[in-house]
Amino acid sequence: MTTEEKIFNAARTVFQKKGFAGARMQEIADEAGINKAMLHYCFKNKQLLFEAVFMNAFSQLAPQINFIFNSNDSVFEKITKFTYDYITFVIDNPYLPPFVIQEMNNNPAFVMKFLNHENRPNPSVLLAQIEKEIEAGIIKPLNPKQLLMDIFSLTVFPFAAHMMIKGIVQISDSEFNEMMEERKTSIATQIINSIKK
Amino acid sequence: MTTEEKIFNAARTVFQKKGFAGARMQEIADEAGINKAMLHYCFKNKQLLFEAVFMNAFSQLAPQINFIFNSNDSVFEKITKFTYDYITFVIDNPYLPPFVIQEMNNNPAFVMKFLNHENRPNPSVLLAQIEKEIEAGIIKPLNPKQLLMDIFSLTVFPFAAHMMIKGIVQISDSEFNEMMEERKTSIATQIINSIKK
DNA sequence: ATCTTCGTTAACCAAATGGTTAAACCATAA
DNA sequence: TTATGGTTTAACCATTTGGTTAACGAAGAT
Repeated sequence: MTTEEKIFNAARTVFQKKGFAGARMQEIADEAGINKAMLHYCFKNKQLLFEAVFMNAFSQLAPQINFIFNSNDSVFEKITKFTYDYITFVIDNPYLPPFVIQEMNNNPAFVMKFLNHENRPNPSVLLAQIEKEIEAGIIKPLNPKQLLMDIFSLTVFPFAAHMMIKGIVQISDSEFNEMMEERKTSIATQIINSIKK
Repeated sequence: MTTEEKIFNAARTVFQKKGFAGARMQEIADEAGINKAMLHYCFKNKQLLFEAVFMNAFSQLAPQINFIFNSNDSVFEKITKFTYDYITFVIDNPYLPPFVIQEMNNNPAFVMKFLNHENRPNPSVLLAQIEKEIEAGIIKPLNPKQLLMDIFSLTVFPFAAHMMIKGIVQISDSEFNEMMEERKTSIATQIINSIKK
């Protein structure tokens, strides 16, 4: 593993645990097991190091989002595959959703920066497809964007608000993981059931 | 408005915009229009000032959560009232969900602190009620905690991930608000539809 | 062999930041 | 009038923090 990779991994760990403002360059250096000056040698400054980590995190999430948007499946199939694949992925990377959501909320200027990014998810194809299937009588009349919001909400929220849910609903880590396993399939069933004509 | 109130309001504004780590005592003082020393005179230190703000924020959210948990309504009525009341409240306080979720994720030790708090939401009543209505054949067999998660997800997530959704789904503030207005009633209909026998 | 470049470090620096202090201010009661 | 108590401020302080500098060493290049 190159030094740059060591730094990047350490930065990812620290940023995802503490956020941009809470992260300390020294802590990242310690985590990477190198001198603090190396951070600046490799990544110039805190902002650029953070952007590298954030963009990478978002780039990991984006493909799964774009998959649902742009394949040739039916809407029902897309929902089924997306929820399954997304939850599977996020179980292995549970820190990603809170991190991305937090920093996007805290850094509105930052949001703009990657709306032009190549990996930017673009839902227009799926939204049009939903409207078509509504007209075809496959799906009940509804606002396609609301459906999109429902899919994201049911899929991502438990991970985004992990600590809050653990605190309120009082579930252990193992029970949480069991529930997420169940949601891999149950969410799609539930959504499709409620929108099919 | 007393000085303490001025400080508290300013602290709420700054903490909710920047989070604990990103907030600066000087910025809070400026926002309150008073000298920085007053912060420490009134609230001792940053941590205590933050805890005051956080507890207040959570105390505002908790009653609505507890309402659904402990009233005498049927599960369907509870869901209907909760989603409507909660979204209504959060439209007027859209900064609360991201703030609470973010700080609970960042401060796991802090979570413990108010799990003993009097205002702590306790879902045991509702969870038992859901099980009873399942046995009574009113609700399809399901894991009550999953249902709770669905309700929270569909209600809170759009606010928690406001910026992310705005960026991905590409909606304006006014369209977002219109959609939230619609969700006040549509979420309950949808959930009830998918769980009623 | 020596020069150059890249990776790496210890030591250092200026600015920012949370927090303190001592004095001034001001209402009110003796 | 003046003593008294809480309130408020300007100035200050210690530490932390992001960032810089100069030197060092290894590996190729000349």
